[in-house]
Amino acid sequence: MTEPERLRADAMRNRTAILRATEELLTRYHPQQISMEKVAAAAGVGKGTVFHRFGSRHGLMRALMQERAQDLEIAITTGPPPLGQGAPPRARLLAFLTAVVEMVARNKGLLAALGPAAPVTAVPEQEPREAHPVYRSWHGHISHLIHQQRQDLDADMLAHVLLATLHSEPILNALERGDGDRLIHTLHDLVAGLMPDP
Amino acid sequence: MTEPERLRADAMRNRTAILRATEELLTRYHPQQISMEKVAAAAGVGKGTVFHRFGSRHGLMRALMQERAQDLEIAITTGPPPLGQGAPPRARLLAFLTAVVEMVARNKGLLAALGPAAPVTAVPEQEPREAHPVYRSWHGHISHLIHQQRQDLDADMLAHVLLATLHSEPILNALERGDGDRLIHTLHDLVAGLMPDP
DNA sequence: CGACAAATGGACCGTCGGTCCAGTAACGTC
DNA sequence: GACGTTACTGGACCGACGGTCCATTTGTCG
Repeated sequence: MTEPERLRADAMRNRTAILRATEELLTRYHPQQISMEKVAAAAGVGKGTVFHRFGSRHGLMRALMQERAQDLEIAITTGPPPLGQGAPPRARLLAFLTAVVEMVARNKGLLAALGPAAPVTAVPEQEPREAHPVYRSWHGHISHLIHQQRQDLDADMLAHVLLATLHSEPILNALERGDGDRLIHTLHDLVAGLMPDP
Repeated sequence: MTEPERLRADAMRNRTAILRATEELLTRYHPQQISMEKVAAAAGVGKGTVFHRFGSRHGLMRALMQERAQDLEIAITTGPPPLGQGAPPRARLLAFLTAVVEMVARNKGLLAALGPAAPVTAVPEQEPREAHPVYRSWHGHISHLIHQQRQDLDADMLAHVLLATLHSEPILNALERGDGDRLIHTLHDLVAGLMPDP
């Protein structure tokens, strides 16, 4: 979807091997303990291959993230309600938040592995710092839904606040402990307070 | 307050020199570009001194954080309403959130510098991972205030969600751009939806 | 099959967090 | 004020890591 460009057979094989090895390591260790050398070793390739394919540690994590987010992306754009089009904004928002939390809970360390939204360059300025595509997509979706029902709110900021949940260590720990439904319930309470049931 | 134990004169002098140098660097560069060697050089001491005093990079950041949080801590425990005791929970919560956001906005990179709540140890297990004292204090305060007015809500999780705001890169960027009042306004809207004005 | 581009892998580099320890300087005691 | 104890100091040093380089191999296509 983002880079399935024609790849040589061996390159394609190694690409998926690296991706699989990475997610396997991610389920076992904390992201910071996973070095690129370990990834390469686990995938049975050389370190140079990993960097040749993904450019950097951040690039690898981003690729993995995009792969995971693809299903959800499809569900909200072309799938059935309430995730897809057709349901009222409030229901779509609740369904989306639920889906995102479940997705993150299944892929515990991944968000943490992305860490700072963008790699820190050597250039001291560089203020903008674009977030990665998945974040942009999620943020756009949420703020759009909020805006549909409540034009008087700061939908943009509100969407950031709701997504911030997923960058918080204590909350990720809670998810790891299986408290996903508590989080979902809490998010529902928040949304209910803002978007009254029509 | 946490470790002003009797320190030798030179040790005390160097301690504050390191702290000041760190905050000065923090205003200039992104946290990840600030190495411990740079901190030591900027403070005019050797690297060993920094580690002898603070133990690790994380310890240094935590000490700085605690120093910054001290005033706020005093204000909520012994200061006048609405931050201190005396005002209704809703007003205290709004005042507290406003104060925290302003504090974080003033100390842009500090929260980011703390990064993961706890240093990642070599031990693969080690699930709990205690958050640092400042986070615990803030979380306790917020969840207490929520619980006072709404026993039916999951105050614990809700407090985590509200605080998660401050760990989000996009939101920290917004703060850096001076959008602090937008964030405060949004948080107020959220709280207003949950804790109706009596 | 032959040639060309693409992929490969591991040696190599610079940097960083953290450790170590020999030298040094502050403090309590007399 | 001299002295011994103790804590502080600082820079050499270490292991690990992200990332680069490039000589070699391997798939692809006419």
